[in-house]
Amino acid sequence: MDSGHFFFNNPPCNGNMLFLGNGDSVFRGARSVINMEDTSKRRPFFSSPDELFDEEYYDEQLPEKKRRLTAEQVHLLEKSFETENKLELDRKTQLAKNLGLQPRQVAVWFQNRRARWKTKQLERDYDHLKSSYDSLVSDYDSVRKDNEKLKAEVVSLSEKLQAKEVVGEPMPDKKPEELRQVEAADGGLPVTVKVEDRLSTGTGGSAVVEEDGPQLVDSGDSYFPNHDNVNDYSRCLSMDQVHSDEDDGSGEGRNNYLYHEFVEVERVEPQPNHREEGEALGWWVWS
DNA sequence: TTGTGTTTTATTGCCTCC
DNA sequence: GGAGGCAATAAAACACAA
Repeated sequence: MDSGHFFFNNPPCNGNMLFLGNGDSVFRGARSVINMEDTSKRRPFFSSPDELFDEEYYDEQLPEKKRRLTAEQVHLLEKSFETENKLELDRKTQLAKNLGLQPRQVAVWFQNRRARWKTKQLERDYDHLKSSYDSLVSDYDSVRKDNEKLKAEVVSLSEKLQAKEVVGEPMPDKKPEELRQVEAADGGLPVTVKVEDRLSTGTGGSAVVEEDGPQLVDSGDSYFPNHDNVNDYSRCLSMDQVHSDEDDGSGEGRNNYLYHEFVEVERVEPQPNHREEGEALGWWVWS
C-alpha cells in the first residue's frame, strides 16, 4: 500500500473540515476550518516526515482523501499502546516524528485505539458474566430437580406412614410430633424438627428449615449464599446420600430411616465465605 | 462490478482537571 | 482558559458475497 511514498499521510479531514497547523494544541485551539471543496488548495500526499512538518508546505497544500496508516506505522503504534495506553506530550511528539505523522494523528489514533479496547473489554466482560450466569442457572435447575424429587419422595413416604398407622403398627421410638420438642443439647440453636418441617410438601415451597435458622428456600427469589453452596446444599439433601431401604424391595425401614436421620441432624453454623477443599459445607450435616 | 457491512481515521462537542 | 479525555458521529477505505 502506497509503496511509492516514504511516509505519507494527509492531515486530518473529514471531507468537510480540516485544520491548519501542525500540533495537536494548534488544532484544538484553532479548529479553524477551510472548506475542502476549495480544490485549488489540494496537495499531494506527504513524501517525507520533514515535509510533513513543514508548516508552509502544510498550509499551502490541502489533503487528498483520507489514507490509512501503513502496517509498520500501526505496528509501532500498537507496541507503544501496549506499553502505555495514554500519551504524554513528549511521547506523542516523539512517536509522531518517528512515524512521520502529525502529533494530532498519533493522539487520534490512541484515542480510537482506547475506544476499540474498551469495546473489546466490554465484550469480554459480557461473555464472562454470561458464562457465570449460565452456570448458575444450570446449578439452580439441578437443585430444583433434587428438591422436587425429595418432595415427591416425602409425599410417598408420608402416605406409607399413614397407611401403617391406620393398620396399628407402632412407631419404634417416638412419634413425629414429639420431635418438635427436641432442643439442641448444647444450648445452641434448637433443632426442633420433624419430617414434614424439613421437607415441606406445601405449595409454598420447598425444603424448609426453621425460620430463625439459615435457610435455603426455593421460593422463586431463590437465595444462595454463594455459588458453591448451591452444590453443597444439593449434595446435603441429595437422595444419593439417603441410604434407601427401598433397595431391598421391602419398602420398610425407610420411615425409620427418615425418622432417625432427620432427628439426628446437627445444626452447624453457615460458613459462606471460607471453606477448605472437601470440607463439609452447608446448613446441615448428618451426624 | 456493485451493493452492503465493517473497520479505520478524523471531527465535534462536552466534560474535567490544573 | 488551555489541554486533554471521551462519546458520538461522519466519511473514506476496505472486505466480501452475489
